[in-house]
Amino acid sequence: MDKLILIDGNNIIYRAFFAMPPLTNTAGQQTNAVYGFTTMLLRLIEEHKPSHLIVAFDAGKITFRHEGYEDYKGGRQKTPPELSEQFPLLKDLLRDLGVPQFEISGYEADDIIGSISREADAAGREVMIVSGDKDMLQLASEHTTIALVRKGVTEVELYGPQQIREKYDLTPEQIIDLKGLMGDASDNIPGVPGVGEKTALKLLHQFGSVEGVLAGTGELKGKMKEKLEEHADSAVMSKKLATIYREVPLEHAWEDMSFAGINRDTAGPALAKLEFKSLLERLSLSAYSGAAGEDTAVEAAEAAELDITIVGEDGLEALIAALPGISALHVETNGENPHRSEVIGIGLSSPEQHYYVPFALLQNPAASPLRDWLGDSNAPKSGYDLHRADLALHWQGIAFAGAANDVQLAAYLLDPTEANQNLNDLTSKYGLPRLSPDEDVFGKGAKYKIPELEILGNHVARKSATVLGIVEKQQQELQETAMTGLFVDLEMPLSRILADMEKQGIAVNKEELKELGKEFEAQIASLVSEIYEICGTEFNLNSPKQLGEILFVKLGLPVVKKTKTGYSTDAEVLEKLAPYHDVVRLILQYRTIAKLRSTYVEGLLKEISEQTGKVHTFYRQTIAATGRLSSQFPNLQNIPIRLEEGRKLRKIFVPSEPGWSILAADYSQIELRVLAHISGDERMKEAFLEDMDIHTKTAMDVFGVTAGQVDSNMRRSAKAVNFGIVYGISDYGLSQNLNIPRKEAAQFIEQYFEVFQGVRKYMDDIVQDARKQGYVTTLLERRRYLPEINAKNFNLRSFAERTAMNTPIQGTAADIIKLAMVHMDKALFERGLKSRMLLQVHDELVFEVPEDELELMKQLVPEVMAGALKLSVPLKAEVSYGSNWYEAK
DNA sequence: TGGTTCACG
DNA sequence: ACGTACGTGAACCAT
Repeated sequence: MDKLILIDGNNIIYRAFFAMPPLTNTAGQQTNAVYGFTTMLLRLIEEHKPSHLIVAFDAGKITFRHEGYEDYKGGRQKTPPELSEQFPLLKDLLRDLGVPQFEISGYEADDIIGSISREADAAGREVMIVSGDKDMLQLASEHTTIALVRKGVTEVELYGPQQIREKYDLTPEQIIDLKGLMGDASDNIPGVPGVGEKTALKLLHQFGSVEGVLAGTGELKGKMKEKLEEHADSAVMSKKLATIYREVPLEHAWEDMSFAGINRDTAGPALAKLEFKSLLERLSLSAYSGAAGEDTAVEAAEAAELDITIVGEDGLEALIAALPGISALHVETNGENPHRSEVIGIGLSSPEQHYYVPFALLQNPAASPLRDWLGDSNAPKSGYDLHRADLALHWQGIAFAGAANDVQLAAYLLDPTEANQNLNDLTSKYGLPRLSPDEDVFGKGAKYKIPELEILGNHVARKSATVLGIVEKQQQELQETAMTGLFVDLEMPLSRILADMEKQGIAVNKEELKELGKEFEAQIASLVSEIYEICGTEFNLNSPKQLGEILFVKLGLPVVKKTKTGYSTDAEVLEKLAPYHDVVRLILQYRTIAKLRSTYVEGLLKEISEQTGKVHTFYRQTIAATGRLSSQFPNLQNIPIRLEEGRKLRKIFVPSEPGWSILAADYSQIELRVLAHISGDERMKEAFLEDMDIHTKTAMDVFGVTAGQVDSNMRRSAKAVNFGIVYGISDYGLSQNLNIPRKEAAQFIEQYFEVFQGVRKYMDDIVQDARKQGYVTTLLERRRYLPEINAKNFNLRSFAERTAMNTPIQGTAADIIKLAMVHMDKALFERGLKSRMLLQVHDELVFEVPEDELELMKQLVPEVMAGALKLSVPLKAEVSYGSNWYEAK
């Protein structure tokens, strides 16, 4: 079956430009629009496998349309040079991909598309038109679907005549009338002033067309009638402007559009030249990535010259002699969870020589000097993800110490939002020889296989060599961005502390956990049978799709919210439905208990170590864009606390030695204290200086009442506003949270800012700063770039603005607790205490403490936490303890 | 693999 | 008019 895809080139590259962060290749050429365009194009090709395909571009500045109306598109801003530079890149790339492109002098892309689609319609061919321009909807027909691009270029909505009818109750032809009445600011089509989409639709439903409306003004009255009569000419002309011209002369178009798939011979080098690695991988053309331009070819040659020794028993002595010169290593492990992975081997690098030591050899008695070196804190080492290496070695009985420079950690500080800063990504960033991707060397998923020694050894030794190459450049960059202190004094020491906490783990009462599991099981069984009974049918309660079918079709409950794929059935929706039907409460209860069982009971049981009987989480130090930690395998940062049913789970976390206690200390209102400090708002500072309840104080000031007059509702609202402030407030968000009209929320916010003017100034200033500098920082100079702060797209820009407000707050709070952890570790060591730090939960630290240290620790922990960083308001930490984590509340 | 839901700060 | 609160990870379903 023939299938034709027509792409509105100008429109899509425009959208891609504003939607994508400003990527540049190593030559400094911005390539983001080309990249966005290409990802979308490849997706379309993969999904739809078109037999014919073109990208249409506007040609020439003056189109025939100007003859009628010289202001046509006059309102449009000039194309930024960063975008116009990318047109030739895109056109070259399309040529090399083998994608036909049309450009006809005097016509715009939509005219070309309209004309081709007219012919295709006549021939009954399947057509899909891809554009972000709603005007295109006028081309929809039985065989022609419009794919309207949304959300930058990541999503499309498909429109045929049917969907247009559902959405607007109009025919495709009437889309032109719609435009004629409402106009279009971006194309400078005037329409009728005062008529927007709502009014235009109403008129069209009544009269059918622009002409019909103008003829029927007699039936209307008031302002609307005047407006329409006054601007009748404008409406007619606007309709003409909005009409896509469908008579562009085209010859042999069908043959010219035929598309047999990507031309793999020319696509590889072209994508490599643009440095689109992920696209090369997507097309399985990775082989080209190393052979790009001349530069990388030279570097590849250099890489081949590396002096690599694969160490055998007979080579150990030479290696051991060389150890003093070795400063970089790479510990190759398998698996994601470092507590459960095996060490495969180690790469070691000095500037002159590179070694690979298979793990079996490392365990050889003769390798003991090498093991001593690995565990020697006075032998400084650089590496990638040393924290992970430390854990993997630890469980094999090999001590690791002396981590001096973790290039993954440094890369994270230099750009915490850059996902997947794997070693190979860093090679391209720093212009080093590329490594073979791990997936090529080891295979992926079920095909994972350790390759033969020669290949493995070379690969791993190249990794340590790469580390060596990266270190120096990163040190420079850290200096330039004022983050050396953060790296050397905070993040590097912390990574060792985290490893200690993770190795220690937290003890779990397995029997009690199983008991809890049984209780949940029983509750679930009874809920499930009751629910099936009421619904009169059995179905999979865990499937939102099946549940939606039951609730909204079978029981006919009102649809509150939809998701991309169907009905939404989240807790917020179910709460709203609860009054309509008794079963909804039961479903909510089922959800709660089922979550506790599967995630917390079953999930935790699976994570209990056979060796230690404890759970050993893995903190990731390079994930959260704000500087927070995250926790995995299992996640111990989201153990239930808010609802009593779930909170009980905390009883299973117990001290690992008899007679000890669990001690927990958490910061009180750390984020708002940080905000008080960085904004310098006097009123807010006063609240903390006098150690008042901040939400009550906020309510007093915002509502202008005394402490005694603040009721629970006022305090609740004030609390929500305070949260909103921390998140980068919007009236919409607050209205959702408080379940109040948006106007009221906006009023709250305005009143808040009247009172806390320092906070308002901070919010304004930080967004300005972000615009100017392109990034925001925390108190400790942790940095986050916000490339979308200047985006044209409202959503992207708003998101960046909220992030600009939130990140310095959340990030500084993260800095502070990290500092506290470093200080606490030191205090425990210096005082020779047996107490151990076990967990961090963003604003809380959890310890296990022997009886005879309890009194001391109750003093010491909050003192150290409060003293971690001196702010203009006091920091406060509250401590509690008990025989398990539940009791420590 | 992506979407939905829900646990935490 | 636009359509969201900030930051995470895990389980489960559907494809």
